[in-house]
Amino acid sequence: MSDMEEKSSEYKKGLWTVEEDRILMDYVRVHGKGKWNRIPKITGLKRCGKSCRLRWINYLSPGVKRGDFSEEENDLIIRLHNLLGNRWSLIAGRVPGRTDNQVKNHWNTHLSKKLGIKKEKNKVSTSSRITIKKSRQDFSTSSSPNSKLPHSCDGGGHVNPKVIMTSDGHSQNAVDCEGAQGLVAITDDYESSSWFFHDELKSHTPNVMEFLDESLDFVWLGL
DNA sequence: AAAAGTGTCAACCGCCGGTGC
DNA sequence: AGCACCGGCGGTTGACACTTT
Repeated sequence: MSDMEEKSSEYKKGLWTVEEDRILMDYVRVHGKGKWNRIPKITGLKRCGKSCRLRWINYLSPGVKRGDFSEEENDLIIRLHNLLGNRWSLIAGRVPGRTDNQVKNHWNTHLSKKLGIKKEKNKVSTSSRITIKKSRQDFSTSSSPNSKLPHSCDGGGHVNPKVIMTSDGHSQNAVDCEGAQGLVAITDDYESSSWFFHDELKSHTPNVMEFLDESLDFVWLGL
């Protein structure tokens, strides 16, 4: 047997038992969350660290809400999905008590059917995930307080930083640098963008704007 | 009653980025 | 710079429950 095979066969797969849950909960109670790969060594649990982490996050964590989704939750998920695409962790972060896995499953099995949406490949692709991370990292590398602003607005422009823009080079035109108003595009595609003033959007979709206000400085849509 | 079909959702998989050495 | 390790993400799978025939 190869090392790889030996390694993979040392862990159990499939549904968790009550006893396994108890061991994992005891571990978290004593050691806290994190260092998931230590769990099999310390507790003797025949589960890999990844599996332990997932089990805790999706099921055992005390913050996880069980049961049916309410109409309010459905409404919020639908609107956030319209805005963000399949970014389940971001969406779940705005639905208290629900995990990304729950939201994803609920969307795929209930909401997409309810809305008559055919399952399709992720429109907001992995590359856009990277774009967000890169752009935020790029902005934060500077020590300047304005370092999070686009280049054209750097250096004294009064820009509302809560702005969504495409990342294709047109984005710098999307912000009124002199006024305090930000422009917000709800789209993957600059050419067919729907542009709104920040306040205009806020009056229509308060939950979405609450999400933007609290969670992100810039969201770069567009590919 | 039982086989076949369908729905649900917990769990797995592969990939990626961050971090430390 | 390159590597290993870890945590996190979204897509997918498969076991189980439920419904239909």
